[in-house]
Amino acid sequence: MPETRPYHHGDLRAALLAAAERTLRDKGAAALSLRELAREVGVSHAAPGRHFKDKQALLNALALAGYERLAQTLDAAEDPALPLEPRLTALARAYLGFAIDNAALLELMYARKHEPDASEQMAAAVEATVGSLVRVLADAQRRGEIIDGDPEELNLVTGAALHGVAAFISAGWLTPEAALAGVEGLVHHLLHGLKPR
Amino acid sequence: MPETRPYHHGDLRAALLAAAERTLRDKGAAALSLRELAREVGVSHAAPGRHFKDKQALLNALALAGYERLAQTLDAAEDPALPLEPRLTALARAYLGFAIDNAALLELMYARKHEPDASEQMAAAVEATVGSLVRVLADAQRRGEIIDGDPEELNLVTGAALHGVAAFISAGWLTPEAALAGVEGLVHHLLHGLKPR
DNA sequence: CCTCGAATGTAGGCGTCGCCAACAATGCTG
DNA sequence: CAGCATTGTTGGCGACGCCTACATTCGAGG
Repeated sequence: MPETRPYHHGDLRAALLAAAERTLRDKGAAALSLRELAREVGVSHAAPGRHFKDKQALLNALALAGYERLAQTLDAAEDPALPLEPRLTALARAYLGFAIDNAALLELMYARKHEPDASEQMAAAVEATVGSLVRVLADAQRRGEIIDGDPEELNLVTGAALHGVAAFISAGWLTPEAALAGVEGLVHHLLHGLKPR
Repeated sequence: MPETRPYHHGDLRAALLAAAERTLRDKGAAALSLRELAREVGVSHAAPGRHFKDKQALLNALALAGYERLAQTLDAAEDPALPLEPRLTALARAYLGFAIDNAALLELMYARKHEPDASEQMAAAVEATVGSLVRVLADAQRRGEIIDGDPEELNLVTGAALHGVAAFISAGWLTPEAALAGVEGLVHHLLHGLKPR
């Protein structure tokens, strides 16, 4: 059987996104081509244009999906019942895990190509992603487990340290194993500081 | 006068790198094209191939130059006479300044495309760049100004936090002004931790 | 149920890109 | 100054993103 497909694919948009995410994982962002995706899915080279106005639009959709998945992952990893340090450690471990398993995707999510419109959806997704960390720190602050400073500043230090490690992994300066092994130390140093006490 | 150039350019390699860095700053990495660079410099579209085996080779050279410039910048900003906190703050400010002024270049430097050969020169350049931070922390440790932990771990926390902030700027989540204004707080929190003391 | 516009997919073409091979001009070294 | 290696030119190949014109299918209003 010639495996003929009906003239209309059915859900080309989703199929393209799925194929794109697979390619992204297997061969990196540079290997992403609309024409190649179309071939993989079995449609003509111009078909993707019906669902994504241009390549950047597809990348944006990919990034958006990434944020949503990351937000879910982080949310699931965060247990409000835990004391601050293990709670934060779990969150950190989840973020680094995502960064390891989705290096190219994460890089794409951080590529500031979509500032012009800000796209709203994207902003909301980012917000939701950051939410887990914000919640953990806000709770801790409310409970007096951490100092009483500008929450923005605390979020920044913590988030920056986390993402910095993720970037180092992605850059190849740090093996995934080393990063995961160092999570506890990382969180500990963040909470207790580098100065002797 | 037709401004004729001798058949041989003289220093095409350097001219290409300079043009590339300009384009990188003005229009971003995506706008980098060997043919366009050749046009800007006034040579034929295949001439760059004599100096860079392929596009990636040019990007590598660009990244290498970036590391060297960054290392110099950091080294100049680091004054061993200062006490730890201001010394680290100055270093952080210098790094963020570089990240702000060379966002696209920094992104390129962190793109792990050149792992295969590791290129040696590149590794050395990275080493030199990280050197400033390592030195500051090692000195502080020797003087008893910070705790006595695995230096690698301390370098990681500090470097990650720094680079994380740089990434946030690059992603547009943080304005350069806000980042620079927050440097002191950042370093303070790193040194003193988030827990009350 | 039929019709007709909207949505979706196809075919082909344009300009650009990276890379390659063949050739020309130049510089350098013996 | 002869001959070879270096550097630049020309032209071409295949792939890409994007565009336009056209074909097929779907679905809503008569």
